[in-house]
Amino acid sequence: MAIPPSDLTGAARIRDAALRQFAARGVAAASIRHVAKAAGVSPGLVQHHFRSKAGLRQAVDAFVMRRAVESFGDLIVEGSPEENARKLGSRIAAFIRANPAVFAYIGRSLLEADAPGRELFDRLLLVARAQLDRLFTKRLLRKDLDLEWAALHLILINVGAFLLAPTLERYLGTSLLGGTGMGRMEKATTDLFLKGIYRQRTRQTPRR
Amino acid sequence: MAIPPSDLTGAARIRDAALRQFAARGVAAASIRHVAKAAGVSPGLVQHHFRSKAGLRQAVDAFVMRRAVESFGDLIVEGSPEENARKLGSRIAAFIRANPAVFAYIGRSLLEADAPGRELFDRLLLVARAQLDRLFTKRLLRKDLDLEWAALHLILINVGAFLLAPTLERYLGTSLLGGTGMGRMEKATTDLFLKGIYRQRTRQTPRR
DNA sequence: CGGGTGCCCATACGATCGTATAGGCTCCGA
DNA sequence: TCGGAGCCTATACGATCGTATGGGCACCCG
Repeated sequence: MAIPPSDLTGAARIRDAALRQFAARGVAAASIRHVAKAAGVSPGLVQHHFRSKAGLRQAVDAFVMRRAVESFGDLIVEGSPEENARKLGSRIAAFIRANPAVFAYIGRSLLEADAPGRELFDRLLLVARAQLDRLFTKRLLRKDLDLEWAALHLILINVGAFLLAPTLERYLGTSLLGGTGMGRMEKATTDLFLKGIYRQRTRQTPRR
Repeated sequence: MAIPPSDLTGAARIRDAALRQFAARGVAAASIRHVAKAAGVSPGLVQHHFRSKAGLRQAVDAFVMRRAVESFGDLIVEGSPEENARKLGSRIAAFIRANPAVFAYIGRSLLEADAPGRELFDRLLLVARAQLDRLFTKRLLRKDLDLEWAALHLILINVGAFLLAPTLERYLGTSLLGGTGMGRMEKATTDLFLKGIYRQRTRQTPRR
């Protein structure tokens, strides 16, 4: 019912509203009527521009993927592990801050293990794997690291946090996106990938 | 349509079927009719035993919570960080192996940020936090560790993996529950919490 | 032997979903 | 000027949802 900003075309307003509704409720639970009301248009217009709900989702997926690749396509792989960890962490944090709805939608989309969700996951994972592979060839990562699972861990922690955002925020007492909340998550996650959670071992690495 | 094992009461069969359906499709998407068909009974019987869908979910939640507390209530906090990490990892892995549907349902329930989901999350987090607090007072964890986020990381990685299980399995090429798949996840996750993903620092940070 | 108490099923009702279809308004080029 | 194209709305249809209701069958206690 809110009067939408009119500097966007109807199709764009619908697409943005759909992104937010899909992210908040899940694709299945967000009806075309919900999206239309959020966009301030009639349900029929959604069909007119996107033919069907599947078509609407395709448009949202394309928009999301565009945002993702332009944000993570050019990561740097120089410097120490610490530098890289913090750069990667801050890049992710910046992306989330700039596109919270996009990020939340990615999580939702991964949940629905249908064809569009799988494709989005594949392309995201490709980005993560490429970055890890570059770091590995530069010998910045643990020699015994399971690269495939490391990529999954990266996605799980970051995406998972925003999948469970409403629940986490109630627990943490602050918004995940708020100034302190985001910085705290960024630091905790970076430290996890950098140092684990246990006390640093003192001298040599004990082979188990 | 599958003939159900008749050594369980109708109510128990319905409860088990609901657990699996909720975990697989999400609570909202799993209809009473789906549950009834999976349990091999009529939709009316679901109402008879549980009054409403909310009542059915309450029964499932109670069952899940019972399983969770009896599996994680008595964790040990002695020995080295390595020992503790491996014990915690193997305990989680064993639980997942024994109750995959229960674990998957936990993830789904956390997604729906309604009252039942929040309560389940609260009680799970309490278990994780208590364990981490005990480890911390024993000085087994990093002094600068963010305990609240560490608990979240534990839940995010393990629960997240099974939320995205269908997607991950397609990527990994093996079942998450299969012998090799589960062991590999267990090792990768334990190592992450123990060592992070980057190369161990030697005496100085290697330049480039 | 008779009546009640669980367990179970079948049917119906209103709401909401995705989708199809038809019509109205504005604006621009021949 | 006038007709078609693009944007938008309104209405209708079938499917499926959660839920309410009533009836049938087995078993048990008096």
